[in-house]
Formats: sequence, C-alpha cells, structure tokens
Amino acid sequence: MEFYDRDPRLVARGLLGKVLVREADGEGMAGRIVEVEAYLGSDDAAAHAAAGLTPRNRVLFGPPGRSYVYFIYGNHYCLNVSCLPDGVAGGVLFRALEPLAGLEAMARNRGLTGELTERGRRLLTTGPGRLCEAMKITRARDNDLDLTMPESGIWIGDDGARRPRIAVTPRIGITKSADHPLRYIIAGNEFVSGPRSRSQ
DNA sequence: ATATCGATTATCT
DNA sequence: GATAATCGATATG
Repeated sequence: MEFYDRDPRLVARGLLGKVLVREADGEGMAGRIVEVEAYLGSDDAAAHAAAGLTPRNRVLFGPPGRSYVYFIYGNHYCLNVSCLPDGVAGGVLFRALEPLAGLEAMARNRGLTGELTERGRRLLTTGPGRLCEAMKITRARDNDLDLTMPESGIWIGDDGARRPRIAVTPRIGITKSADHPLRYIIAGNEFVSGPRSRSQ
C-alpha cells in the first residue's frame, strides 16, 4: 500500500491516531495508536536492518505494509510494520495503544485479574511487549502479514478521529543512535509509556 | 518517587 | 559468549 511506501518517519506520524485491530482465536480487540518509533535502514545503528539482510529481519527489506514481529530479552514480542519499497529497509515499531475494544480479552491474555481502572488499563497495551501479549501477537503466527487487510487478523484502520497533536522524543531502550528524535507520541495521551509527565 | 536487577532465548560475533 | 527496539519485582529515598 502507498501509505507505507514512504520514509518511516512520515509513516510513524501518519499512524498516530489510527486504530490497530486484532482478531484471533475468536476474540476481537482494538486500540488507538498513541506511541510509535521509526527505524531506518543502514544509516541507523539502532535498527535491526543496520547490519544487512538476515533471515530474522528480511521483512524489513521486503514490500511495505507488512508485519515484522521479533522476540526480545527471552520474554517479549514486538510488532513493527515495514516501510519503503521492496529492497529498501525501514519500519515503525508500535510502542503503545489506548485500549478501545476487547478490554476483557486483553486483560485475560495479559494475565491481569484486577479491575479495569485507569491505572489497570495502562497495563494492557502501554509498552511494545505488553501490546503484543494483550493481542496474542507472536512471531510464529504473525510475522510477515499484510497489515492493510482484515483477513490477516491484524490490520490498521482509520475511524476518522481528528488528527492528534504530535510530540517527538528520542527512542526508548536502545544504546546505539540513542540521541535521534525518532519516537512519536500523541501529546498528553494517558497511554503513552513512561512516567506520567503531569503537563502537556 | 527513582533505581537496579533477574528472567530467558534468538541471533549474531 | 554477549547482547538485546522489555517487563515486573524488589529495594531504597
């Protein structure tokens, strides 16, 4: 799709406010995209694509609009969408969602038992590992799917919400190229990861 | 409130 | 053998 056939920085901005929809094992879930990070190609030392094409990162080098799911720290999965045309690496990491639908299913998938207070809802899909666990996204099942069509079981929709105000910060959890402003968030949104800022 | 640490494995050097 | 696009638990102010 044309939307993803662009620089990851532009795709990242465009994704904020859209809706990630998931349907798996008979459960429907959805969340508004409130936090993403752009990862570039060979010029970005923090990107998985930096060292060149490998079996693990091949989706990043493939056609745009497809899911790249990787396993990290022996514990967690993270979801990305590939950007730029076939042969050119780039992607956007989904870091946090504002839960919209299927909250009970997500809580169950996360192993949470408490009430869905505001504090509890933040534990559902705030954080890249959390949102994958809540939506039962794994590399074995969900890598290299077309995120533009519902048939994939994961796709990006647009509910016509007003364009959000966007803030830009350095990326989280990386050591290389840690200073570049490539993290994009919906300013002031409660479901962005990290400490509650109090302002904005 | 922030800081530090262990879990646990795919991937690459 | 080291590291990692994280999380949750524990310790300390």
